[in-house]
Amino acid sequence: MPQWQLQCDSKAMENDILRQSDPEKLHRLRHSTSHILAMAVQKLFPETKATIGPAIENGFYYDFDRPTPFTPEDLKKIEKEMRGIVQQKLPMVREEVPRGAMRERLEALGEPYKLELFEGFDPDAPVSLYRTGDWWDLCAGPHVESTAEIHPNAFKLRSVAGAYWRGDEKRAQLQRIYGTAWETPEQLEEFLRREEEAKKRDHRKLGRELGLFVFSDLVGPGLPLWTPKGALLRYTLEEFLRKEQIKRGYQPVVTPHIARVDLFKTSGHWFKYKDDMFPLMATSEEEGAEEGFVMKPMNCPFHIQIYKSGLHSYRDLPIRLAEFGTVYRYEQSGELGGLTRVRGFTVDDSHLFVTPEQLDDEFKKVVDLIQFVFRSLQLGDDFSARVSFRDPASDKYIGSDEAWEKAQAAILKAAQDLGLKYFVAEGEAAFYGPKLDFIFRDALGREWQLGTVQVDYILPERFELEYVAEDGSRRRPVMIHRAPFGSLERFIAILIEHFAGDFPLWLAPEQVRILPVTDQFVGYAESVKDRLVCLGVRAEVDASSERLGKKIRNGETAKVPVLLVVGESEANSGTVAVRTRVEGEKDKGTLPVEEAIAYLQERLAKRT
RNA sequence: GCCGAUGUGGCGCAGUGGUAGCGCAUUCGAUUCGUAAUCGAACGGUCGCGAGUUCGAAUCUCGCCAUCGGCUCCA
Repeated sequence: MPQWQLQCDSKAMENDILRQSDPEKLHRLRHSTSHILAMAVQKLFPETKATIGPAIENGFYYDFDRPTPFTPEDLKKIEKEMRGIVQQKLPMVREEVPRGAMRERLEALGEPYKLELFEGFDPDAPVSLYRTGDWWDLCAGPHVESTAEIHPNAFKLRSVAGAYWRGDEKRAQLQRIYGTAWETPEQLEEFLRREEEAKKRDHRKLGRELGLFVFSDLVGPGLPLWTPKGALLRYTLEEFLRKEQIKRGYQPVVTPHIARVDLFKTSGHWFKYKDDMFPLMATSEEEGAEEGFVMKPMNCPFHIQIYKSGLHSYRDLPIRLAEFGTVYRYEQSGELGGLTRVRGFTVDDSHLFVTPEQLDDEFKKVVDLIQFVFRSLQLGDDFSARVSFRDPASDKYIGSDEAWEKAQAAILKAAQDLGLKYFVAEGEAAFYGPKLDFIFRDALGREWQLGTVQVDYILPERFELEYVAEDGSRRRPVMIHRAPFGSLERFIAILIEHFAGDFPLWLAPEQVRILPVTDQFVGYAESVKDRLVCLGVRAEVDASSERLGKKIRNGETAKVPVLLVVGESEANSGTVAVRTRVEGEKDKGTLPVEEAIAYLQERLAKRT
């Protein structure tokens, strides 16, 4: 289990050394450590301007402005300086300062960023600074009372990175130093150890080790190539969802990878999304002409065209068009990474066309499907549900205020009716509508959006969609966009890390490996394999001339869920010796082939 | 896109100015072995790419590409 999941386990929590500290106290400690960092930096590099330095999960950072970046060697020096400061056991003292006096002090200090922050404060609120020795920082606190509370061997500077002032890429780029801080050296050590553990389940590492996918410089960044094993995993997931969707009234469709740019002009994508799309394949030589084809960044306009190809009665609705549609988005180079952020990915997309009256019910059905999918994959409670609304202050959205209000209300109501544990995030909506998103964390603790459901009143408007109502009038349907996996790529990345490569039997590319003790028993092994393959089990025989110990080791490192050892006694009695990766039943002993098959089938049925 | 780091056979690594090395994997040979590594041999790299400095560059400089950690942005 990833570290953050371990921490969620109540039993593990009680004994968890990292959980023994009071969170509020740790937060204060980290914030104070960031002050010590800034103090050390300004002692060593006096020309450096300070900006902000908050506590964050597991540590802290501080952003600085200086002409040259920090080097890894600088970090070592700074860390040493920090230890020195901490060991002086300096009190960290709060001082409230009148606004006028504070402005003067900041001006005298020559800290333009601090001054800018100060000018943005509420004019009626008191302003405070924190003093540590001869150094001080504009800060609301709180802090530890003395640097003596910071253990000199319980913090560590970790990396330096560029960060924009106030998170705005148009403003100055600052140098951010990240650090981690704990109450005791033991906690620091444990944290670093767990981080090493977490790295072992990184899907990029496991993907290579298990041979699931590769990248090629010639193909291009962010364009994964699925190997036979990886593709098998993908197909299994697709097959699972396809079958479930058929049961739930979805209709498969297939649409092309490119379309006239006009399609995306009508949808609005071209105007709002152009920078994220691969460039136009122009069909006109004319300067500035916008004619030709583009790679699709989304599937919805295609499905809409299918809907529009006929006249629909209210009796036909909801219409649910589903496709594993591969889309291409020109993500900025620095944003790419593994399978979680790529430039070509496949959405388990569906667009539902419903009457306004059907919206609530249909929305709930979609969420039910998503929950079914997550449960089937043992993702249980690993996610959080995010209700994503638009940022009222931004103009990046299309559609009327009224349509937005309606859609947002519909989503909120559904989330409440379903009793989902959700949180509302303003500014996280798609540009065409609000969403209910399912957020997962990867092995390194980073958050990713997977499944999503979106209510859309805007595209039906832009494409002038209609259905014939009971009274014969033409009405406008509402659309629901939804994807339980989100994208196959990102979903599989999370799955790999969730299982640490130890997939449940039904998902494993190679489900069973049969290990003949010597090559005399290869024939018997093949006969067992044939029986399994006939039943649809993905089985292989290890016919190499290695010893059994090595074959087992190879099977284990390849994380094959079930190993069947066959030697003289098995061949004579029609049995197999079963070895699994399930904790507590590594060795299931020798079973008749029929019983081994029954065991496999049971696990397949239960998806374990 | 921006800041920083990194780039050596399929994979993991060593090599910091003097003609490129190890382990695993692969191939071949021997071995026929009972629950996490049998022995031996061979094959395999224009050291990411391109310029430059130098008598000489994996090693120094510059440019580009890719990857990683962040920022910004998003399934």
